[in-house]
Amino acid sequence: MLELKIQHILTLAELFAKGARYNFIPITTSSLGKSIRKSQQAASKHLLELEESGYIERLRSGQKVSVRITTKGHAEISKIFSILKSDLETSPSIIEFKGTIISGMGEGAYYMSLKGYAKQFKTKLGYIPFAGTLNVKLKDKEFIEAKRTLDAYPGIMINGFSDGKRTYGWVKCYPARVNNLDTALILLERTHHDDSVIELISKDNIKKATKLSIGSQISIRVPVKPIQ
Amino acid sequence: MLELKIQHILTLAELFAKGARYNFIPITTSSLGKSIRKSQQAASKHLLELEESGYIERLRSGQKVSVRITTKGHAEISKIFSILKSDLETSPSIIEFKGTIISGMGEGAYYMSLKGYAKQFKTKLGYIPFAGTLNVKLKDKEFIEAKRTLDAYPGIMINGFSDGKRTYGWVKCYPARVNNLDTALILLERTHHDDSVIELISKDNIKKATKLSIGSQISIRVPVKPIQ
DNA sequence: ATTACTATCTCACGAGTAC
DNA sequence: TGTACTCGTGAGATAGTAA
Repeated sequence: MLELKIQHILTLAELFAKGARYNFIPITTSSLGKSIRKSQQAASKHLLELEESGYIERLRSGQKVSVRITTKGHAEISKIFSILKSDLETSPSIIEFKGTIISGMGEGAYYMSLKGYAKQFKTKLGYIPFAGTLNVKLKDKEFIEAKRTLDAYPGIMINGFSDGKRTYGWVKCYPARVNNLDTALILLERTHHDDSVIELISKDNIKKATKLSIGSQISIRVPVKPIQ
Repeated sequence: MLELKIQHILTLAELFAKGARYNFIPITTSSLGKSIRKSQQAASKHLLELEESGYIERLRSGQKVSVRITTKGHAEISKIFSILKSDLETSPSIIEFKGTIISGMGEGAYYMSLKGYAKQFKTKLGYIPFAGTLNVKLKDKEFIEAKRTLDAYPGIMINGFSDGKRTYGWVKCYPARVNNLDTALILLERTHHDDSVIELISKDNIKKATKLSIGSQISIRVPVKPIQ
């Protein structure tokens, strides 16, 4: 089958824009060349080739030439367009992390239960997290990179506070799914973990609810808003 | 400005489809090559160039390489896509005829008033046409071609009939706009006009309603349903 | 002014292959 | 298995120009 050449896409699209689908539109190769940012000669060749392939028809009345897109031409560019469309639209807006559950340091439970955090969790997340965080060692450096990417997105901000003795840093929360459980991936202003570890909180005990244990492989899916 | 090369469109779209917008996706140049129907070498070059232009990032862990689309890459393909989209969508689904009003042969009035036609006009068009058709001499052969195109579309069919003495052919009607007046372009099974003349009917006297007269330039716009 | 030919150049692609 | 180099070929672009 004679496929539409990739370099003809913009030319055919330009003809569409000029209304050439249902009417013969008068056009010169030099004006078309400008529109597609190519030379007059290139435009001329495009028209010749599109005509040869049966994607357009041309009609000349002396000097001026009119162009119309055929049904075949319409079908062909629609095909390309729908391929692009489905490629772009099926792209999930999810950042995924994969890693292994490791034992927590026990510190998570302590911090989560502090009133300065708990009150904010209740109002901003809608629940007070189970006492204890789930620590996940990321599997690969692509996920460490993904963590940086996620950090650039706005999350639910839990502000830091002071209890008079010491100060506690902020916590940024990103609603996430682990298996079918709603959780939140948290990024901490201060942490003793290295870059390759992330922490999760949830209303319930994540390990129990998901039947996962230390050493289990885990996949965490964080939905993000596509830009624009 | 570094523009996305046209031949990289499908490659970038393919990466999108694989979910490389928000995550580093492991990919081999040979599998990518197959997906875009090019060689492994071509795929490799595409990735190198896309990376060089800042449309993708790559991350290697020993053997395997992961790819992610950058914000810039996303913006660029979105731009191309929206150009195509607007080109296709702004394309009007209208067939336009331009010509000059000529004097009718007086026959139109006679035929339109025949009961065999009038009854059908009333039920199928919703009105009995003004007695008399408006004849338009098409300006250029592109419009004669457009007439053939229109003929391929289904119109409102007024069937032929016989009054015992003679038979009358069918009439195909296409709702059309002349200035701001609702009219119908009619194609006749039998006509004494040549190809370059079309006829219009309307509820009212078209010449009066549009303040046009013999010799006036006229533009007739017939909406058609886009294929699919 | 047009369109489109010929010549020329660039560069996209694939074959072969190093690593 | 991988990626990506070099190199040869030819498609696609522009310049110049004829009609």
